[in-house]
Amino acid sequence: MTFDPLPPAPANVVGRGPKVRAAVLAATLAELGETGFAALTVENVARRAGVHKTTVYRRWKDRRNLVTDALTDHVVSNISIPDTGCVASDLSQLARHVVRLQNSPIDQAVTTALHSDAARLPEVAEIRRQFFADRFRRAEPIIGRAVERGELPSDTDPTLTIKALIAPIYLRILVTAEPIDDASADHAAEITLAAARAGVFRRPRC
Amino acid sequence: MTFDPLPPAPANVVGRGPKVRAAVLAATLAELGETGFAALTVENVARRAGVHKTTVYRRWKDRRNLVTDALTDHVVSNISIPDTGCVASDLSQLARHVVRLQNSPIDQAVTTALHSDAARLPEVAEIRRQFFADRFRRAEPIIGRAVERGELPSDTDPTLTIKALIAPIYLRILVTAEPIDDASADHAAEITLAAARAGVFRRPRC
Amino acid sequence: MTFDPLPPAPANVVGRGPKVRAAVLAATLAELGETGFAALTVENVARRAGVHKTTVYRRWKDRRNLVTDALTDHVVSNISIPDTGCVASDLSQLARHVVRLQNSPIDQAVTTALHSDAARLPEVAEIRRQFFADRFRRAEPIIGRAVERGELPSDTDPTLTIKALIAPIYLRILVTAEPIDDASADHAAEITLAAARAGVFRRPRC
Amino acid sequence: MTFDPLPPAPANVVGRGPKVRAAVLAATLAELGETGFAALTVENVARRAGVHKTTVYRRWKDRRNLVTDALTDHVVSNISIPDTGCVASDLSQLARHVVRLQNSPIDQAVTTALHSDAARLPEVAEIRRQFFADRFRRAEPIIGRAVERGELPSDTDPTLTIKALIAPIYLRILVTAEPIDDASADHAAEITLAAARAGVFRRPRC
DNA sequence: CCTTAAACGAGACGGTACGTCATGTCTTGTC
DNA sequence: GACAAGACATGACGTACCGTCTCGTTTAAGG
Repeated sequence: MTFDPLPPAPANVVGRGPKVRAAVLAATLAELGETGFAALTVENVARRAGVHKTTVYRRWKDRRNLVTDALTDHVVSNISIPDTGCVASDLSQLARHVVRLQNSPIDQAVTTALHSDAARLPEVAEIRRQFFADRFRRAEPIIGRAVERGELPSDTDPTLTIKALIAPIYLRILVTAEPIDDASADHAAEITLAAARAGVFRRPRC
Repeated sequence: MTFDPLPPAPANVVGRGPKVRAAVLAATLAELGETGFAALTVENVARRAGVHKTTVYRRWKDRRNLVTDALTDHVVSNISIPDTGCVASDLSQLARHVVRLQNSPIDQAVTTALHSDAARLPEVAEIRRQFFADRFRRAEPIIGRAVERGELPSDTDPTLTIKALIAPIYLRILVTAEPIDDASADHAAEITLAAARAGVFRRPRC
Repeated sequence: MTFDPLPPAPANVVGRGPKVRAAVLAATLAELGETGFAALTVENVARRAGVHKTTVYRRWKDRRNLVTDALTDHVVSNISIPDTGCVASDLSQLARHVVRLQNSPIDQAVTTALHSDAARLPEVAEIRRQFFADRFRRAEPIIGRAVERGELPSDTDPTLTIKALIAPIYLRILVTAEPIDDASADHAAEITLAAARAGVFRRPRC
Repeated sequence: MTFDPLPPAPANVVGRGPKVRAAVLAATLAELGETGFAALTVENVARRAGVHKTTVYRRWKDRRNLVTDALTDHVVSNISIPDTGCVASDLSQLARHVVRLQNSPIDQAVTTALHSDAARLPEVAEIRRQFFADRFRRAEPIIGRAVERGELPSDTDPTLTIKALIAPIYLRILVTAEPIDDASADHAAEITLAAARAGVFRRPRC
């Protein structure tokens, strides 16, 4: 969920191209954060990017494509998966990592946008889906190793477990609007660990 | 979070007043569900309610007030608190009740709206806050009775516990967009119960 | 080619309607006169009329309709046909009348517009056609009476004669851009009279 | 008012210069004829000339200069002055020549443009003025010879006479939009001759 | 024949105006 | 007196064209 340093180059590279593209996408995310998707205006984005309205429309068909592109660009599930040799630490570390990814204003804006009216756009919904699918998939080894080490019951479902881990965090972000910190992360890890040890996430469940 | 049949009548009662009011608010919720807050249009609401645009503006200052009022009217925390004599059943029942409250299209629309761009309106944020605060407060006795019965550790924090209970449900609603049913509810209850028994929700924590 | 005092009311009569309509049409003609059809801008017309752009578009589909309507409204062939008992005076009077109709800035603007790029619009071309057809038809009696009085050869074609009468005037207006006055009118009348007496306009000709 | 085969070369002669210049000016006149000055776009001209927009702007400062240059290039008063020894024939021949100059689409386009919104450009107005001034000047000998031969009154003003000659033709072109042919030309000549013989064009008049 | 400078193709850009749509205010007539 | 109807100012939408400005790439001399 941070800048992708690799050259994705979905647009042309001539002239001021790349600079304009970056400026407009950054402005879009900033506006998304400040005013939200519903109130986001192409003209404000353009002004903020120091660019003319028609320049935005030259590269993006409409407001929706602009937002979609801005989110796509910044939603990169580069989450790092801990491997401490102890499932309790692993879950805690993972949860803390998720929490930290919400600390920059830009990533807050992205998360908020992904769960706002923008999510009615099929492309945005798909971005969100892939983001979480990727996150669940990458976190699987944590549970796999824990099972191998005998820390968790065999048949413990990795995805169910990770969902349980992030659920309290997203409840605070999206529902109760409480701040999140390492303590919140550890709390979520404890809940998950207790449930996992009790066999709540064993496969037959869905 | 269901239709309130009682006459709240915060507006005038003369003429076609109440009928118009109800029709417009119902139309507002329907539009909220279909198009979302960002794309909600006073003209569409008016058309749907079989009423003229100016009639809407006569009663509500603007689009924001209309939405706020529609949500206020329908967000009524009339959740029923189970008392089965067993905390496992109580949590399961409560979770199932929460799930069922999402079954009507209108309540889905309300929940979606409460967590969409509309939540940037202070009034809507306040509605959401009060709704959940009320829900947590009313559910406290479940935990209290469980502690008294010795089913859960003393010092188990009711609010923390209930938050843990609803977290997986709201993750499915808001994040993963998965359908929710009684199984989801029971799963959430199991997680919570395991964690609670393990003492994860004891007071010192926050 | 002057204001039509009769209530044409092609638009609704509610609200500021008629006032706005008149203001916009007047502004349109003024802009036509100052900048011409090619450079006429709806936004400038609106500003000049003290009205918002969308108000113009509410009543007229586009720039073309606006211009067409403005011209229609003001092109009223209310030319008065002299009857002095002498064809020489009649032609002179008629020519002078035509010249005088070009004296107001507004009528100059209309004439210019009718012979500018605006005439590529089929509606404007039709307005012009009808205007001149009507003028030729109304002037017929002058020639008819002259023939009856024996002042002109029988079989003198009225339309041919009137065309010859106005040709030098319109040459000055449209081609040589010379000012026109009563002397120009009398000159045109003399040419026409000499030719008519010589039998140049007798029917067999076309 | 036809293609000038001489190398005017107001631009450089190196490279593809002359070919491009000719193609663009031809395309400009074609567009002038089809869409008129008001709707003429540089991009359409460029496309039609098989050239890129920037190539047009490299040679002409703007749309106005392009049109001006295209008209200048093609408005060449190469009218041939008849000398048949008889003023009646001379006038008829001259009129027929004027008519024939309107037969090519390109010359029609030029004439239309000269009397359209383009004429608001001072340069275009000047082109028109010079074109007609030149035509009147070159036609003078016709009248001079007629006077010498005693066919017309002494003091017959050549310019007035020629204006009278072309007036009916331009009325058909610009006002009544009727087709013109040799008959129209002869008719104009007859009118003019009758008036001239009657002394209508004697000098004191203006 | 081969280089070399101009002219050209391509297209992004800031800008003006277009014509559309929704907001929220207002007035007029009608039930 | 509340409502329907709808005009209005405002402001954003998304489009087309203007005229300017790089960049590479021909291409037609001139060495």
